[in-house]
Amino acid sequence: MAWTEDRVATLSKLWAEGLSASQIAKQLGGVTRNAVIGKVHRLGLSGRAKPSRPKPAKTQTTARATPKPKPAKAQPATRRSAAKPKAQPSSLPVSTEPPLEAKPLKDGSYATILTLTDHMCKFPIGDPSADEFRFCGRKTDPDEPYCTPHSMVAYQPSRRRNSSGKMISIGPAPTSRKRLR
DNA sequence: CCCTGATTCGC
DNA sequence: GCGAATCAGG
Repeated sequence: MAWTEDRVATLSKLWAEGLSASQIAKQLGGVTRNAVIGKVHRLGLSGRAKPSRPKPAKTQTTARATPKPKPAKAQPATRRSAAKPKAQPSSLPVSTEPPLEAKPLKDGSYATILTLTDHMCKFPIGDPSADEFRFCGRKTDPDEPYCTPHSMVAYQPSRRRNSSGKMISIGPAPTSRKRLR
C-alpha cells in the first residue's frame, strides 16, 4: 500500500484527532501501526498532545549498533512470586477453619505479613481484614509456600477423599503443582 | 499481557 | 521513503 495523498490526508486528520497509531492503521487498512507511526514521523508531525517532554533521549542505540550477540537467552521463566493464597475458605463445605492453627513464633508473636519470611508457611489464618489475621508460620520445605500439612489443604488435588473421609494417600510432596517452565 | 508512541536501520 | 523490529513506558 502506498501513501497516496488522500491516505496521508486521512492519516494526518486522524492523527490530529488523537486516534492512536493502531487505530489509524486499522482504519486505513493495509498498513500496520508501525507504518503509520513511521509515516507520522516522516511527515514531521510526531508529538501531538505533549505538554511537556522531558525525554532525555532514548537509550536503545546501543542495542542496534551492537552486533547483537544473542547468546540464546536462558529462559523467560515467568517469575514465580510469593504465594498468594487469596480468598478465605469461608464458604467451604464443612469446617471453616483449617486443620492447623497458626503457630506462635519463638518470641510468642504470630507470623504476619511483615514477619513472614522465606521458609515460613504462608497459609493464611483468620480474616485478612482482621487484626488477628496471621499466617501459619511453620517451617516449610525449600521453595514451598506452605508447610506440608497446609500444602495438602491448599493444593487439594482434584482427587476425592475415600469414604472414610480421609485423604487419599498423597505423596510426600504437595501433590502436583510444579507445572510449567 | 495488553497497549502506546519513538527510534533505528535494512530494504 | 518505507516499515519491521525493537525499545521504553503505561
